Amino acid sequence: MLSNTLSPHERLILKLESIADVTQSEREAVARLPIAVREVPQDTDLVPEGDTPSACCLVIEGYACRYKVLRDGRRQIMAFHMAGDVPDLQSLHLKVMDHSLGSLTPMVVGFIPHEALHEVIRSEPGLGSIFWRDTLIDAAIFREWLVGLGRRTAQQQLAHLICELLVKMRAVGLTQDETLVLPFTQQELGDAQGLSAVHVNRVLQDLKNEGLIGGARNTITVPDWAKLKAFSEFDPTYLHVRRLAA
Amino acid sequence: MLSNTLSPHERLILKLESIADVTQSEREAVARLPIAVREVPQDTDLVPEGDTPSACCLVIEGYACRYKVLRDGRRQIMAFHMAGDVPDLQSLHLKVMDHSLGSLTPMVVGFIPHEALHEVIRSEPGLGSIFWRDTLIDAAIFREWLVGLGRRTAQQQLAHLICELLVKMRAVGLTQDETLVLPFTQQELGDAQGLSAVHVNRVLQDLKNEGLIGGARNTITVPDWAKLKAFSEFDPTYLHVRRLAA
DNA sequence: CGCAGATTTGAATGCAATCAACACTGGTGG
DNA sequence: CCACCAGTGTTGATTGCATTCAAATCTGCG
Repeated sequence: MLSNTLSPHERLILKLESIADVTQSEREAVARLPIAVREVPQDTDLVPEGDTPSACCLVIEGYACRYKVLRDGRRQIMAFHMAGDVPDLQSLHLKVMDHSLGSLTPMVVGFIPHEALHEVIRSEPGLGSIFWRDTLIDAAIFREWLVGLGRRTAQQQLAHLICELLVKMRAVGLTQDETLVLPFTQQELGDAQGLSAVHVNRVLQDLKNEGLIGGARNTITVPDWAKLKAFSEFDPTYLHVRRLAA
Repeated sequence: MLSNTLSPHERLILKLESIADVTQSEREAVARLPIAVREVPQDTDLVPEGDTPSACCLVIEGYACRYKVLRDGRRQIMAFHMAGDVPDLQSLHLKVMDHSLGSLTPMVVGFIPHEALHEVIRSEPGLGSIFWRDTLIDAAIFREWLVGLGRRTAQQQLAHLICELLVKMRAVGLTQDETLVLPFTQQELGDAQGLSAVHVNRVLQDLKNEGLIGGARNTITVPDWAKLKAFSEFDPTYLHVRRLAA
């Protein structure tokens, strides 16, 4: 599988290139970043709420999410993260974590000390802009999720999420065709969309019955991209990816 | 009224000081920023979705919101902004607006050219970090709203928003006591919380009956801050303000 | 095989939307 | 000055989407 052939640094560079132009010297500076690679089992916190981390966490393999739990135990997932993402980049300038970062699957992650990031940004200010841009895109995705949670039907919302994940995965080469492997349980999808697992299940069936999606198990296929896009009112502008496929 | 005695630059500096330490030379650099002041009537777009602005917009007086409208006309408000905020700071690094910025009240705003901002950040990198931090706090607020929309009851959600607004207003001196003037209609509150205006009305009455809030007209008072905080599970950490009152 | 976690299905409940009036408010023009 | 009017707020009745509870499959794995 192609994804495994990339080094941590290559993964990060590929991600950055998916959202911005990266100069040769910036690429080299990133390649020199110290990255401490670690394996992490499924369903464990990479960075818990309340923590004051001194390093940022690069996703190398597997999937992570950012979430909060309420007092009654209910959970809200605020973001999914895939290879190349640095989910807690915000900790560079927000000392204390106001949410948790956890693994959804077994993962390989790399920790990059804040110090090293500050330094590379000082020497390559353009990289600072790119990292800043990355956090701004995260924020844009939060906004889009707000629209979904607030105003879209569960069907549209779920379809919209599938569109988003597909575009993001394609942007960093995690999938080539119209197939995406959903590494999340229906419970996790529900926690992200403010729905119960039961309802997620029914909604997925609706979408399949409408021919909007196909696939079985944790694989989803998109037989008609234009149709799914139209149904969910998906407009990829908010992802601000550099080159959009289709 | 105290709020009117501050110049645009003073407003901006006050805001930045509410979220970070600002050095003397940074303060002076901000004070030299060119700001083109303009009055804007109620309910008009400051920056429409799809635009590619070349300046950022500083709120000097009045209230603004960021929003998207769906095809069927329903609207989702994603953020409220008050004096001192720069709601479209993200346009520094995201060329195209993926949402609209509009006035909720008559406003006085100031436009600061991107060029000038880039320049001041180049000469005072610490300011770059503060502006970056500001956008990160915006993102943290989006995340908190996601929790509200996804997992909180309408009552908790509305109470939580009141807590948030109160803390933000106090941080920049827009209110001293436990009273806040809500410059929004119930329809607008609903658009922010994913609720219908009718339901917002009933929920507000619930909160009043429970003694969680008081006030009439568009004024809301908080008779018992601790009680409201507990009810809405409000934890101000996510606002990352420098010094919290109470 | 047996088990735990995940998915699926059904039935009942409940929260919030919608629809429809009506009351209140502030501003405008006759 | 007052009547009118549009926008906002309030109330009631009905509908519907999604939750909850419960139980029955299905799946992968030790």
